Amino acid sequence: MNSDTENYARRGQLIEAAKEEFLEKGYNKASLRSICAKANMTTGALYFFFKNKEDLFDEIVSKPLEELKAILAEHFEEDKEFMTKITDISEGDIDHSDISDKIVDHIYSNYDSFLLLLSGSENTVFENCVDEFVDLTEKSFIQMMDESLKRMPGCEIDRYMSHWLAHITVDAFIHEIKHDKNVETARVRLRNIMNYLVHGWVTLTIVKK
Amino acid sequence: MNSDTENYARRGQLIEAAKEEFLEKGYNKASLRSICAKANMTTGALYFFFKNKEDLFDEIVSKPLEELKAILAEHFEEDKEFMTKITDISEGDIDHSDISDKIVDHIYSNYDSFLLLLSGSENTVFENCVDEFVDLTEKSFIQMMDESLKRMPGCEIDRYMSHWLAHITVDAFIHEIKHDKNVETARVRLRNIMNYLVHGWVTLTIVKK
Amino acid sequence: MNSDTENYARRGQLIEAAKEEFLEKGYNKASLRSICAKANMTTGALYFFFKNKEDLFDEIVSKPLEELKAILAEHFEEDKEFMTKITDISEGDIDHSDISDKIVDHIYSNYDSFLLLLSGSENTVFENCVDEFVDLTEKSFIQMMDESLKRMPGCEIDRYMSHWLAHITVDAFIHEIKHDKNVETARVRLRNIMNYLVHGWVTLTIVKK
Amino acid sequence: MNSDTENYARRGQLIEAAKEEFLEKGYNKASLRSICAKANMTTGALYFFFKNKEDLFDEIVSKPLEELKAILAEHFEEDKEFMTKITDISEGDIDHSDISDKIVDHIYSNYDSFLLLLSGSENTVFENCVDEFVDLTEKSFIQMMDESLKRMPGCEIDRYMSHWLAHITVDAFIHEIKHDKNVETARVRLRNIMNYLVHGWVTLTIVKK
DNA sequence: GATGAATGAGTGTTCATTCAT
DNA sequence: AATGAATGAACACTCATTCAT
Repeated sequence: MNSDTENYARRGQLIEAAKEEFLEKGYNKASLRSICAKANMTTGALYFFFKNKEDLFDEIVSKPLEELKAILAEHFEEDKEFMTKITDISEGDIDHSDISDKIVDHIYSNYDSFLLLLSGSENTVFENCVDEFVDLTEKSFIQMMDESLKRMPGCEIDRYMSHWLAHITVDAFIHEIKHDKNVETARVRLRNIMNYLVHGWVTLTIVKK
Repeated sequence: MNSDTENYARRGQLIEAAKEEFLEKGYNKASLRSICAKANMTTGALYFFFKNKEDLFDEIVSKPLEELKAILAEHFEEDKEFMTKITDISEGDIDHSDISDKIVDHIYSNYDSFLLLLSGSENTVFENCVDEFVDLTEKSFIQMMDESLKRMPGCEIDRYMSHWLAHITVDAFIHEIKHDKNVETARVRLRNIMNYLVHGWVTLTIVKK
Repeated sequence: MNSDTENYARRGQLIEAAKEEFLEKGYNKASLRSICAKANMTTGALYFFFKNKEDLFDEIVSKPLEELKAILAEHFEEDKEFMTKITDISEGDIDHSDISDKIVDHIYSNYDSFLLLLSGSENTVFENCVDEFVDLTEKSFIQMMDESLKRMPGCEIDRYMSHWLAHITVDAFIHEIKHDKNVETARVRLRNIMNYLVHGWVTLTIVKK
Repeated sequence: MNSDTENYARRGQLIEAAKEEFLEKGYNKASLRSICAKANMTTGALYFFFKNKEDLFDEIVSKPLEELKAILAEHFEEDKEFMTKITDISEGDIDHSDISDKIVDHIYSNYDSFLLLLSGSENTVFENCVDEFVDLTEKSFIQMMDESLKRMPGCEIDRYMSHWLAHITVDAFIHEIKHDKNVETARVRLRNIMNYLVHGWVTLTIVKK
């Protein structure tokens, strides 16, 4: 028990040191030597706790990332169900405040991890994680529109625009996290931005065939 | 003449090889040895043509970048003059098609250079070049609004939103270049997007004090 | 214990190899590759024990040098106190045998280090260490003469000559170390030389204004 | 004729540029590229005028050095003849002013060359040229004393001391050239120093068997 | 569990020299 | 007589990773 606790503590030191180093230098330029030194550990010790450099990075960013994915998946599922119940998209304007707040809260609860993911994950399996969110967002949108499009003959979705708007949507969160550390401010701003983007979804993505 | 052509060719080979390597791996991870090998040259030869790694990168991206800056500077100057002549912003809606096309054309004429600048310039003097364009764009916008704001007492500009919109504006071009190699398509799309963004400038950035 | 001894031994091998290489080629031309090869080590291993090339050099010469400085500082302090007690410089001729012996003993106890310092420290922080000793020596002399000069109106010190004599004094030790490995012989010779130099201090450095 | 003159001029430019570079960086660290650039020449051109790096260095220092050797050789020859004519060394005190002045004048007429020889000739065939002068000086002294020693039974020369004094003698010139650019001052100082050194020759080098 | 020593391939850069033209 | 392009080995230094202890 005692040694378990100790190990846990040492592992934690390593993770904290790694966060610091990765945030400062990015994945590529971060030095394991330097991380171990910061954590008052030898280089060899690191390899007891983690498989390699990427595994250490993974440890920091993986869980918060998966959780965010789960939050989104759940939301998209709800949206899907919602869409089957309504008959017209303009009828009940979708309120994004709820999901927007949830995302903001989660990101800001794992501030360092997401900053790392967004700015320092080059040469990592996570380097394209933003793209994944963009894809998820776009798919969700398209799925939501499909029902409505049935009632709009002669119209289709411009995939470039839907992709760009998904990109902008995700990017708004990234921009926020990079420019403001205060979660309250972030919430308000992102609600406004999400509302503005709704216009985009309607005016830019739905085009005549 | 013959040897001039040859020299020019070898230098060109080097630049082409460098483009390839830099695009593939980014500035940091690109290896001069690898570049020289691709260009069928020894490492020493590179240093006859270029001062160092950064100079080689510079050779690829610097000129197109400076030209783009010049195009923007000229445009912003025209905008400034234009604003002094009109009395109301809504009166003559600004047409962005012209500048948008110019930018697109220039970027697509130097496709690789801009791709490099945007994706692989970390640890280079160019690593913040996007920020520079965002700043330029925002300044230009604020300058354009200043006159109108005088006739809108009780209103001011939300600097976060103006910054974000400038960011989105610049990002739209970046997104385009990364997703589509066809200049014609790019022109059309960006005109549409620019028009959509005008709404943003008005609805998001002008707020009550 | 065993591994401690081994580690110590490997570090020692490196230092010995470095001494050899530095003595043979000087700091600049010495090759770390060559040093590591001599010590049956890879180049990377060196960087476990030492920060860089200069740190390795430092390890060899720094301690003996600092110790010599301390010996001199102590001696000069004693001289200073001594001078305040006597009334005439010719009255009690200063005996340099003691300090001369101390210096010789210290240098010969760290023979290689001083040889290195004197002949192979170009491009090192130590490259001007001889000048430092010359300055120290000259300052000490001038300080010693100041009291006597008060009783010799119309006289002053010729700074060029005092500097040259300080230079010769220091140089005598250097010359000795470079030409004779036997400490006993060195002691006797340097006593004689120091005595001869005393004449110089009196006849060359004190001049009429 | 014309092209000969041109070549001569280009060669001269190269030598001047080389002097500058060698003086600044020493032989080892001097870069032929840099020298050629200073002389507005291509690297290849240098190899038309000079065999290699050392040959270029040679060109700068060799002639003045040989001339100095000739001056000394002549002087030592005169001394030798002089010694055979006198019966006692104390009888006619040797006046060193003449030779000292000659040496000083020659050195100061080729200031840069000698500075180079003394400070920047490491890794050159000239790196030990000082030793040669010391040897010459010592030999000359011993030769001068031999006659006198015949009349001083039981006495011999202490070779260490004679060597050291020769070293000091030569070093006095070196010290002077490094510390003073004015030839007049140099002349006066070196006469004084030479006189002081005569004492050394007598008191330190002649010892009882 | 953890150490610390060691690896070995890798980095950008410099250099005197060569040689076809 | 001179160019300028090219060589290729050398340099100090860094790194993630390994492994006997």
